[in-house]
Amino acid sequence: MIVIDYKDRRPIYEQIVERFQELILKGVLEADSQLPSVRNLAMDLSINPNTIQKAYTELERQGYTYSVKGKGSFVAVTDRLVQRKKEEVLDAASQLAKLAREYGVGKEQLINAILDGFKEEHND
Amino acid sequence: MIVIDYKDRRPIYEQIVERFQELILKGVLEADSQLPSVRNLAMDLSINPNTIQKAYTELERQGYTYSVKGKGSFVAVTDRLVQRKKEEVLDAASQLAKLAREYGVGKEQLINAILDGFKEEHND
Amino acid sequence: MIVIDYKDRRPIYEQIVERFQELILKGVLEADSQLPSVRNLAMDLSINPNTIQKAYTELERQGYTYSVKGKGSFVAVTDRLVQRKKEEVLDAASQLAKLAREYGVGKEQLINAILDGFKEEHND
Amino acid sequence: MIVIDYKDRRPIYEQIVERFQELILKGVLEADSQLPSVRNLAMDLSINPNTIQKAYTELERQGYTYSVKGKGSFVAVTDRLVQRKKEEVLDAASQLAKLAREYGVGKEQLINAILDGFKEEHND
DNA sequence: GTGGTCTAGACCACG
DNA sequence: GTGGTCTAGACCACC
Repeated sequence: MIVIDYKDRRPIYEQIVERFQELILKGVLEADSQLPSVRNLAMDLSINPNTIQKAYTELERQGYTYSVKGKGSFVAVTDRLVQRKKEEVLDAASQLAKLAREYGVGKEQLINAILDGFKEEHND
Repeated sequence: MIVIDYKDRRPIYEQIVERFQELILKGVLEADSQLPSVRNLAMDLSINPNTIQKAYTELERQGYTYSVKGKGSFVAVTDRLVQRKKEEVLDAASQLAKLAREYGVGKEQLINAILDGFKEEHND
Repeated sequence: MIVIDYKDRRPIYEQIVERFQELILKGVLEADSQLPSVRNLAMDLSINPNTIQKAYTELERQGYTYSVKGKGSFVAVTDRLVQRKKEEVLDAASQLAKLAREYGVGKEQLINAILDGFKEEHND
Repeated sequence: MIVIDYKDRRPIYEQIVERFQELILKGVLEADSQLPSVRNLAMDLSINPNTIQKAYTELERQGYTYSVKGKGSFVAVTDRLVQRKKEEVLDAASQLAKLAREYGVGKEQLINAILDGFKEEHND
C-alpha cells in the first residue's frame, strides 16, 4: 500500500503523507477506518517509528486523520478535503495556462494535451 | 532583475537558476549576451559569491549558458531549450488532466480554468 | 447523559469527569443521588470499566462524590464546590483581563464581549 | 528569556512555542530579528536539539517565524497574528460569560473581576 | 555555522 | 497494544 522511493529527494515522511492523502482522497481508505499502527508500519517499511509518527502528525494537522491515544489513527471525514483538492487542481490548471502563454505554447496544443490526459487509461 | 525571497523555502542558488532560466527562455537575455559577473551579482544581492557560482555552474550544466575562462558566462542558443520547455508544459498539462480525472474534476471545469489562465493579464 | 467524543484529544476519563462535574454543579444530579454503576456506564458507553473507574476515583478525589463500599458512588454536598467554581470563574476573568490589556484589547471591547456572552441563549 | 517548567504537564516543546508566541506578539522580539539557533538554545536549556527543532517547526507552521536553511530562524511580520490573538481573547471572554451565567455568577461580579484585572499592575 | 531529516532506543499516559 | 514525547547522536544541504 505504501512504497518508499529512496531515490526521491523528498523526505520519507513527506512521501508517506502524500501517499495517504491520495488513498484517503480517492476513497481507498474509508472514513473512520484505522490506519496501520505507527510501529507496524515502521516495521513493514523498515524505517524508524519516529518517521511514521511525523507523517501521522502531519496528516492529522492537515485534517486528513484524527488520532486517539491508546487506540490508533483514523481517517477523518473528507468531503471538505476533496473539495479543497479539486480547487487546487483548477488553480494549478490556471497557473499552467499562464505559463504556457508566456512560453508561447498554443492554446490548442495545450487543450489537446489536456484532452489526451483525460482520455488515457490509468493503471495504478 | 534578480530578486531573492528569503522567505522562500527553496535554496537561494535555485531561485537564481530559475530566474535566469525564465529571463533566457522569454528572450529577455539574448543569445551570447553576457551574464553579470559572479562578484558583481554577489555584491548586488549581498550574498556569498559561492552561491552565485553554484547557480552559474548549474545553468551551464543544463545548457542555458556557456562560460569562457577569464571572460565570463554567456547565454547559449536557446531554440532547443525553448522547445524542451514547451514539451515540459504539455507533459505537465497531460499529467494534470489525469489527476483531475482521478479526483473527479469535470473536463469542462478543467478546460474553463485553462481558458481563464490564458485570458488573464499577467503583471510580473 | 454522557457522550464521549472520540475526536476530542483529551482522554476519555477526563471527558467523563468534566461532564459529571458539570451535571453536579448545575444541580442536574442532586446531592446523595447515585451515579450509574461502573459496569453499567461502561457497557452503556462501550468502553473499558477501568476508564470509568478512573473517572470516578478522580471525582471522589476532587470532592464531587463519595463512595460506599458495595453500594456505589453518590453525589456529595456541593455548596462548597459551587462556591469554589464561582471563584475559579472570577479568577479566570481577572486573568483574561490582564491578558487583554497586554495584547492591547480595549476595555470596552472586552466588556462588550462579556455582555454578549451573557445575553446569548445557550442550547446545550 | 525562556524558562522551562518541568512540573508543567505540557510537553517542553509546547512551553517553548507558547513562550516565543508571547515574546513575538508583545513585540519583545521584533520582525526579522533572529531567534537563538537550535543548538544554542538546546545547550542553554540543557535539552535535546530535536525538542527545540520541533518547537521551531511549530512556530513556523503557525506563521510566527520563518526559517532559512543555513541562516537561522527569524521573526515574521505579526500584524495578522496580533489581530488573531485579539479575536481569541474576545471569544474567550464571551465563552467565559456564558459559563459564568450557567454557574450563577452575577454579571456585576464578573465585570468587577474584569475591571480588577485591567487595573492591576503586572510585573512580568 | 545554520535548519532539516533520520535512526535507535526509551518512557509516559491511555485503554 | 496504542499514540506522543524526549534523548542521544548522526548525516545532509546550504551559506
